[in-house]
Amino acid sequence: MTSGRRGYQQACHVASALDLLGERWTLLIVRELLIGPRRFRDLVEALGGIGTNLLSDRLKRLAEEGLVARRKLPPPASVPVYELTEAGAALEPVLWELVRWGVKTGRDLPSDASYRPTWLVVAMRSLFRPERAEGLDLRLEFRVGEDVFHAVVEGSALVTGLGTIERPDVVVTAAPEIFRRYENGERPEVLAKTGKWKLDGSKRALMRFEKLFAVKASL
Amino acid sequence: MTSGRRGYQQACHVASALDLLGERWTLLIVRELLIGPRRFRDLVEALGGIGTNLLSDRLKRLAEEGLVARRKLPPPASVPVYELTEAGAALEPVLWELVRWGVKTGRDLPSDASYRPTWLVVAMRSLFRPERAEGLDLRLEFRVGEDVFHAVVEGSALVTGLGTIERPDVVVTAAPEIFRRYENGERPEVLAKTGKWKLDGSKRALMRFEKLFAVKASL
DNA sequence: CGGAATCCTCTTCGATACTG
DNA sequence: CAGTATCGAAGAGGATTCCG
Repeated sequence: MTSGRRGYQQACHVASALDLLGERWTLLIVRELLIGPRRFRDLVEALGGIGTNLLSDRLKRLAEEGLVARRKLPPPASVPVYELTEAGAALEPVLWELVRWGVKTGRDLPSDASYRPTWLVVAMRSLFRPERAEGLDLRLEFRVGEDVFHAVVEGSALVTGLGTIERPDVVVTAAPEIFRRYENGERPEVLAKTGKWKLDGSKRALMRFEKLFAVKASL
Repeated sequence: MTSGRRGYQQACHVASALDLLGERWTLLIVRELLIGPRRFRDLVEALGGIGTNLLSDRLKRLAEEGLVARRKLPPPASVPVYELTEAGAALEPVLWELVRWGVKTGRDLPSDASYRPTWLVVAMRSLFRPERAEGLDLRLEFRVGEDVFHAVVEGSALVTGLGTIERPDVVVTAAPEIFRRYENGERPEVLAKTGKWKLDGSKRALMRFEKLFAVKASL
């Protein structure tokens, strides 16, 4: 079965990478794991109904290729989880560029589609501009519908996570459909008029937020 | 049949982009067109035996979505060609990151695979570091096997093309399999020992070349 | 009960033949 | 040359079964 895999057989890194990553679901599995280790069941739910056989196949392949590791959480949890290796996590820039392309070219997210807070974390990471963050510090909390996540800018690094954060400089509160419009590139001033988008923080902090996370016009 | 398309239905730019680009061959078609307009037949050959029905389907879809335009070359040529629109060309960073990921993580290109000079152009564009090119000028010619292409660095911009160039500062001459090893991240010093890799140019120009085009260690 | 293999149906792919 | 049509093969989706 070793040679039974379809491949492009081209001496090109694009084709070679796509041989591994180009199958359906694969990059979305990477997206989920970028936020942190996940259990098999969590992945099934997050991906919205991938067949368990496919997920099993994909994880096996990614593990073979060294992008994903299967690990057992230490006791007392002792449950198996999947997590990205360094090589797997190195794919993040690929996902960033997909997001940035979508925003830049104005491709609207479907309004009838499902959404997960972790995807918003990925989106914010994609839109972050480290080259503008030189020496700036900023602590952000996002409250989208029932979901809360945060981002911390330190120097030119960005750390993100689910849940609240201590002493935020900026708190973004938005309804999910409004946050989707933010991801579609609409300016905060416009969103504010809906009454379902609110930015709390000092003027200075709010300006930094706008500067550090690009939307359409500035990509 | 309008809704007969399989999609992820997720409010996430990664998933949304992949709905369009994630099918087999699609991103490789974009890769080909990044180098310039191509005829249908050229694409079939460059892609190494894609079914003409699939190529037809993909081009149709890409045209619908505004990433590709079908155009007729002005007389006397008067032949139809496909070319990227601005939105299509905006995908280039996605391909860059795929190449950089492959190099960075040391994924070797298959040695028995086909290769095309245009892929080498894409590779060099991917490895170019504009942030290190500040104010530098450099004219490069690459001779790989029978194929010749060039790159011109001006300011922090890079322009590439097939064929020779006037007054090159650096000429890289390599056998195809050695150039593949360069793409795999091997250092020029090592490649030089094979006798099938040669760099011509002033010491200053050669240093610039190494600085402006990253290989594994410095990505 | 979570994790993964199996089975069956449907869609997509790939190769070639065919038409304007 | 530029595609369209056709058809067997491979892959995807979904439900169910097996296993620890």
